[in-house]
Amino acid sequence: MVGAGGIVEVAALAGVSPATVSRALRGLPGVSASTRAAVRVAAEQLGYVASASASALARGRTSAVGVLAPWISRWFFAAVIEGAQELITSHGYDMLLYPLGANAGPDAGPVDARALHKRVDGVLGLNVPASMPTDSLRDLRVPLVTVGSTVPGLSGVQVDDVRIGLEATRHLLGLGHSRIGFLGLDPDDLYGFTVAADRHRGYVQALEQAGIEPDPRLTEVTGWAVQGGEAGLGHQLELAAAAGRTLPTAFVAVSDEVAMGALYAARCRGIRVPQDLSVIGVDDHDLSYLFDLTTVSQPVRRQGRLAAELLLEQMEGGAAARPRVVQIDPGLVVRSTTGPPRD
Amino acid sequence: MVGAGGIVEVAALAGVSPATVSRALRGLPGVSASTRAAVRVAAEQLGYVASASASALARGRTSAVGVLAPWISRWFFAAVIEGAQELITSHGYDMLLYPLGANAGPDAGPVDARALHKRVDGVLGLNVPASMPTDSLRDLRVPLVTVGSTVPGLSGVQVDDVRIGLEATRHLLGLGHSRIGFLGLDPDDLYGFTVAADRHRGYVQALEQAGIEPDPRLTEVTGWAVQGGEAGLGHQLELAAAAGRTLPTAFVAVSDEVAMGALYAARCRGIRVPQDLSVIGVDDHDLSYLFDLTTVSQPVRRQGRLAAELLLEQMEGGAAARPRVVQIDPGLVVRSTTGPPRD
DNA sequence: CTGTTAGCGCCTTCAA
DNA sequence: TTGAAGGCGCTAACAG
Repeated sequence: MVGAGGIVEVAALAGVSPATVSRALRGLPGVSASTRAAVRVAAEQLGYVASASASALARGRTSAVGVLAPWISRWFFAAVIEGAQELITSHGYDMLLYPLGANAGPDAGPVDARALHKRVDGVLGLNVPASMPTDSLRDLRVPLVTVGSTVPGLSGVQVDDVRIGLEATRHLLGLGHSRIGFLGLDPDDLYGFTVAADRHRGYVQALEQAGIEPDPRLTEVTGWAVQGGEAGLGHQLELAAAAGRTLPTAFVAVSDEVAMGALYAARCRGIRVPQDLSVIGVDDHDLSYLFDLTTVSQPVRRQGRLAAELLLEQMEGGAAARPRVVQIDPGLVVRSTTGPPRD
Repeated sequence: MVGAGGIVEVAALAGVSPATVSRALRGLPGVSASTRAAVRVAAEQLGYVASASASALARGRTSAVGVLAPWISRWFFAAVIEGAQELITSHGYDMLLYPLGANAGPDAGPVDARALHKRVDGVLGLNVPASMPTDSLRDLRVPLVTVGSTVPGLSGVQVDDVRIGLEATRHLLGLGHSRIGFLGLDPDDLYGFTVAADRHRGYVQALEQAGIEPDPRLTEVTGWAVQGGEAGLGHQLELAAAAGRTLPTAFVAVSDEVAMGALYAARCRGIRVPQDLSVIGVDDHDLSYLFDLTTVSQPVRRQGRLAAELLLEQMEGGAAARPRVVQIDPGLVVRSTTGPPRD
């Protein structure tokens, strides 16, 4: 039916008061079975659904969660959101999408935490810049659960990015590589999150533990896009040529996308993988297997789901729910872009 | 500051009435410059932001738009959403994300149009099933703009999918192919949209126009995922082997993702592209160039932006805004997964 | 230009 | 188990 009517129409049709309609439809106790049934019939007949705004205003809760994400066309973020979605919606929350950083348009400032807390009951923050918390986190009066970055005292799903860098590099070391480059520093940490820097730190640690002095010239700033990986490898080739040395025998890429770009650049130049060059990525992107890409995996959709769980816990558990940080272990998916070095 | 106060606190601090605060902050005319400034100062000092729920209730508009999408981790949808996002948010609308179909969870029914119209001022429908309009579109009392499918009488951004299939097939015909397969029928049109069927129709038309009898055995049901393309090509190989004939010399894939899967399957079996097999996709996916994939492009982000424009037009133009359908022309991006047939 | 007066539609006491 | 009354925070119409 039309669905324009309000609670009073339903009440009239069912022959009860609006208060009873409200109780009946929300499944609150203290309504006789027969009354409840009558109300349901009336509501159904009128196509009645409570107005979210009115309900939110009266209850002081919005039944919505906000998702802060820097991009959504980057697979990682889309997959996390998708992972969170089912749980969020099945608990009756709507999902509001807020762009952050790059994707937010030219002059969009940092997210207005004050506006957010009146709009949503909780926030899922994907790679929220490390700088944001200090600025405006205290203004955010609703639970915030982070993914991909951590804020002390808050719930979050975390992978140890240092360890990711470590594992990736160790895999290459284990194959016998010793000249290993890193593709993926974030351009002046543009969005203020430290994922790239942490993975790089793991890379450095692994080398040092193996008694290898990290060579800063082998690290490229690429950002997160495919093109960055492509350009990064290109630049390394130029550097090597100019210095009269050879390319490193292996690269750790900060993400699968960057790795894909590097593989492309290598292929264009006739560099064989893994004979001449090994490349390992991070994420286990849906498309990575197409490249036979070896990668450090993180269960991305599960991170989204877990984050949703933590958020629901905070929103519904109230103060009783202590903040929890869930650590997710990275895995290693060995395919065939990595192998022993030729020399 | 804290940001918990309401409009009355601001009014008190500024020494005016709540109504004036409302007018001043929203930039309505009829407020003296000095008053407006004073109100702004007070609001800033208190960290005041109007409650969206209260405002929505009072005005009868929610300042939100809903986005209906079957997946978001499929690049096409994420890119459309991203394309729409900036315009939507810069006009002061929040974006609500509603999963549809596959992604909505096991038992999620069709979107409840009645619930939607009280929650949002407009809806962006990405590939809304052809069946949905009939069912519940009349209950949706707010403007709906479609992308990827059209509903008579509504605004929408459209690419001619028949033409896409036609162009893709013609490209292959032009190269001299005559045995051309199609990878990409939707499993029993699972989500009820006709994109795949339309592209297939274009494929059939192109063949017929070239005087070639389409062979139904060369069409595979793959769905939209990479894996579908991979399996589809595999199945074609089996069929060919069983029938003692050779594989078609070329395939049209319904999407770049499906094409990627097919390329992978070919590579695994040592089938050379494009010498032994040509493959053309659709979309011009961000990653397609990595595969040197020839594809029929559609400007995806621009479709999102256009859809946002149409929607804003409908929402803000009111009845004055006639529904418009914007046709987007597909392009052809020739890379190197297509070439002349060997025989 | 500004204040006062009523709601917007629902939910939540409190009383019956 | 149900109804009546009031208020959530803001905005719109009408006065002044």
